[in-house]
Amino acid sequence: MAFDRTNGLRDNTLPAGIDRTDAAILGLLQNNARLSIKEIAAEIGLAPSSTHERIRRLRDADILRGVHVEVDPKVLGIGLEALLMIELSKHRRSTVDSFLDEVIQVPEVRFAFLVTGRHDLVVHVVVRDTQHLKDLALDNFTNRPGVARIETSIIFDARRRYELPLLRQLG
Amino acid sequence: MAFDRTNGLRDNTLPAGIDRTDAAILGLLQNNARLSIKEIAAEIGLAPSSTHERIRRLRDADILRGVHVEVDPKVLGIGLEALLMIELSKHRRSTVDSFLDEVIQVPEVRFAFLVTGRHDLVVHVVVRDTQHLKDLALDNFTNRPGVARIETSIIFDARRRYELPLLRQLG
DNA sequence: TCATGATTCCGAATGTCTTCTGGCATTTTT
DNA sequence: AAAAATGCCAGAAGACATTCGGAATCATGA
Repeated sequence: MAFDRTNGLRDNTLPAGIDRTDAAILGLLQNNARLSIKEIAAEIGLAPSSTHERIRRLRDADILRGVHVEVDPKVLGIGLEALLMIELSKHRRSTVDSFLDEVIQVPEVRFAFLVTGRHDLVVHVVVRDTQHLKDLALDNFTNRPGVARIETSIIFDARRRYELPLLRQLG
Repeated sequence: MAFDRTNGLRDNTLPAGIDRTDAAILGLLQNNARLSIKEIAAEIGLAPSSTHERIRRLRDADILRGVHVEVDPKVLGIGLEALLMIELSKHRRSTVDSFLDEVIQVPEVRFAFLVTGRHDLVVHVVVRDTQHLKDLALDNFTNRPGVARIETSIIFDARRRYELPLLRQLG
């Protein structure tokens, strides 16, 4: 019997099929999702109806996914952000998925990454202040079964990019 | 002369001034920015015109900020994500701001955090594959003046929350 | 308590945008 | 070459966002 060289990653959904124009639409919408179809159409040199049809197709194909607003954290009482670098105990490593699911339920958590390297998890949290950070770390993480160790990194500054790079040749 | 107890953080913009209804609107829009004003109005029990006026005010006050779509990374040829944990050399620590500005220009970078602790920067990158990751790390980071050391953490899995917690009493 | 002013809300009117339809041109398939 | 499929456009119809005047509510102070 031969090896399965697809390695379980085969995907029958034919994920290709976006062209240069689609890529331009995606770029615009990643940077500003409030652009009207008319504005996008003008930018890419297509009629609004054609532009609309393309966007509808991108949505149907689940290439265009959720849309989210950013909110000023200060207004909500958020004065501090941090990364929690978590190391799991050995017995917990088998059920990492459910651990991620639990962690992401905590309201103060923005994202949780399961990673290789020195740590197992990197978790971004938003809190009121250092007191709140201490309570959150102790109550929701250090104390949690399966957590072996935590390193806390306060975030002093942050920059973001909203547009993903295009790393693929287009037909 | 007395100490300045504001610690340089004073803010004359009176950031308060959102009520329970505003918070509900922010919550809905963080989870789904494509909701129509009509839908939001129905959800919070207000007339569309009133809802619209509130959203306009939140935007004018810069409480509601950018809106961004998520795009399926696979379609763009992204097959791998990683965190780069960067340690800066001593002389570079004075010009950390410009370093952040430079890093965020790299198309493969999604965010860059300046942090305390073992590392100085945590940078989220998206790449095609491990080969691309190697090239990116060497060409754009290890080789960059001011970078003392890099630790690479491959991201195996990720979860996100889009709604910030409400950590403040509302008037 | 009452008057006053400010705030918040509503319903209706308006203007704009999204969405749908049909048809044309181009390309691909057979 | 005929047929089918694709991508585009213009125009129409409908839904929506936006604006406005006025009513209702709330806060303030006499």
